[in-house]
Amino acid sequence: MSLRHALLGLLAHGPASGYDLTRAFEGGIGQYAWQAGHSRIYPELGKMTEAGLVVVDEAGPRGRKTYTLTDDGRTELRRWMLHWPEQATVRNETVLRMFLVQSLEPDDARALLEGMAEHCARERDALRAVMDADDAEHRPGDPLPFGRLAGEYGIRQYEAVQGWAQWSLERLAAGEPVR
Amino acid sequence: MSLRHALLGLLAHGPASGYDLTRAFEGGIGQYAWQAGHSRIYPELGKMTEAGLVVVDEAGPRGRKTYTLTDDGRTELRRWMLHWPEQATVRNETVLRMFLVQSLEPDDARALLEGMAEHCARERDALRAVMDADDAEHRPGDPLPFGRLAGEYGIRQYEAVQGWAQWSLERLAAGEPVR
DNA sequence: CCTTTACCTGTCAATCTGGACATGTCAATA
DNA sequence: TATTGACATGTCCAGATTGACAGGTAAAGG
Repeated sequence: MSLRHALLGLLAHGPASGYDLTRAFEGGIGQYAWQAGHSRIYPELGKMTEAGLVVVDEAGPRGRKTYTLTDDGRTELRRWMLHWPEQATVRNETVLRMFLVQSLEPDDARALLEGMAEHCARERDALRAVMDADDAEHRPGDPLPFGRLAGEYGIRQYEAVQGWAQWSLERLAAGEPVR
Repeated sequence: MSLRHALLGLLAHGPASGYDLTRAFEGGIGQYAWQAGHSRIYPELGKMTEAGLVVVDEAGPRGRKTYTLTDDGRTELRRWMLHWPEQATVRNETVLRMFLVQSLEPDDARALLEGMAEHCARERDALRAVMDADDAEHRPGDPLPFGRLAGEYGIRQYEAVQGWAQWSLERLAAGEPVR
């Protein structure tokens, strides 16, 4: 049910269409937090309208429908944000590979870990560059591809994984048990 | 299709039953990487048997079926581990909340971030304790609730999120724009 | 011996998801 | 004026996923 809350959260800082929201999921949120395509977003917006969490301003060119958060929607978003469950939904292919490194032969494990460390270093630098560019040319009012907080999280995330991969490589090199 | 690879990976270090695998998902892998219940695991093991990735040793008390990786299974696991796609599947409720902090009123945001920082500190300590206990009383041969590498990742993950939350709180306190 | 507690395997219905299919509009440029 | 590309909304289906339902076995303790 988190797609609903992702949409509520995105709508919290201003009205948007299904199309706008779809593009939002192509950015940071879809890369780090939650993925969704338009084929799931449109039906969900329909259900949310029925549930009274959002309303449609039926206006705009090309049949564009703009959705706005209702008070109920904002309340529900706040409720969800503030009480997190014991066991949160997690599904991450990269972390899954990290957990299964032990299933590889040492040479393969080394290759995988080295690849991961390099990949993280590259992505980290790229993200940093995007954020610095934003800082420079950003005019108040226009939307950021990355929120500041989200970007900072991304950077720390890459650094954590890179650090972990390097630590693991050292363990491997030292011949210590990987299990 | 990652459930399949998770199962292949878990089977890589020795034969196991559907029941064993179900319990494995209740541990670290289910908390940090990928979730699955027995109702999904049993059918998938069936399909994997059909596909020749695993074989069943139909033996054991209480109708227990033990699955063993075939050469094809090991090859497929290696292939999947070593070539990762551009865009990996990601779904993480906690990170989603992190991305949506900006949608809250400052007071609520502060409460959320403080809660997250505390939670991470607690979980980190608990995880460290579990790992130290394992180191102490672990006898070669019996399974670890946490692999060393996985545990280390968990700790670094908690530290990264905690650090991020604290950094965000400082920004918030300084009155800097959160967006 | 009896009862409880794991152990152990499955199915089913409802919902969620991702990719493909389908349709049409507006703006810019060649 | 024709065409392309971005804007914009939707449906459909196969497969994934979850939680509930269902049933049976061995071991251990009282």
